[in-house]
Amino acid sequence: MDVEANATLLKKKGLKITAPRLAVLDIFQNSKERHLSAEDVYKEALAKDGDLGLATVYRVLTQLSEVGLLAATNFETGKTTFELNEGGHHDHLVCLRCGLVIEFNDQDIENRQEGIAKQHGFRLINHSMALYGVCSKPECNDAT
Amino acid sequence: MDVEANATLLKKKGLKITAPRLAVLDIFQNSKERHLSAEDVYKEALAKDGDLGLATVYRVLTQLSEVGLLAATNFETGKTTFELNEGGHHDHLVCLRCGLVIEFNDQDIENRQEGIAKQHGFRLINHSMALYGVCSKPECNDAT
DNA sequence: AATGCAAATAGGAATGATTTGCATTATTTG
DNA sequence: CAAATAATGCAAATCATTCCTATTTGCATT
Repeated sequence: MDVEANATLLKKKGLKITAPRLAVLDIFQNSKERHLSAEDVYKEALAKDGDLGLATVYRVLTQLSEVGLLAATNFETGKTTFELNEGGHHDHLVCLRCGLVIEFNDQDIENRQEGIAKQHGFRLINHSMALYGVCSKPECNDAT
Repeated sequence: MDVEANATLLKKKGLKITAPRLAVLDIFQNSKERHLSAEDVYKEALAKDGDLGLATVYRVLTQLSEVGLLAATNFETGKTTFELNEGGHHDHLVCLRCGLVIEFNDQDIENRQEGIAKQHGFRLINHSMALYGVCSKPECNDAT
């Protein structure tokens, strides 16, 4: 995914093509980590894509989420993280020891959620679900 | 639930019996609202139980959550809310228009969650799930 | 290629939520 | 009831995020 493609992507979403937006997209596409906080993106940007302001990072992340290029998630850390929103919706399974994040999507649960909303007369718009536990790695299972 | 009972409760949990802790428990037990933020509790406390510091409120809320007397939840508001942890676990259905919160508990979903954790070799510790939508009240369904 | 104007940016100050340091005070245990 | 220990209050600190405003940029048009 190169600059050209990202520019096209932005245009298609009705957003102007600006350096910060291209930089942010590029960072997500080339980062080792899939889930990045605003601070993470900011640091990456300073390191490789020249400079841009933290406030701009926040604005760009919000905009890209609004048009569906990114998805925002709130884990229990008190900071919002973002990820590329390619495949489609998914939820998260998080290891409380090492921070490993596994993504999953379970249609049964999604269906039940719709059912619950309907039962209560709600029109469901979105949801957040995160499962917290301890993964199978030995070092995450030491008695400390 | 009177002061005596709350004192016993605290003792059973290994916490010292202090005025702030009793005050916080009392506020949750007698509040009209079930979900309270630290700020909410602080204001209530100033109004009825004499004075205590906001920092203390935060400390007490954290402690009471740790011992299971309260449960913490993070909705999309940027502030943590707490509620009495009596019945057992439940999840939330939230109206994005009026803020109405409905609690529910769905055993099918809980079972699927366990299954998903197992599939990935996780030992599940807890989870958070919130469904966001629009409730059935007419004023929440105006086109604005 | 130059122009205009709305939209976007930088960056610092402001905000709101939560935490921390520390001197003081209260609780518990013997 | 006094010592040891933990809890509190207050103010200052921190952290994530948003706001403000002067300046710059994207881009449709000339």
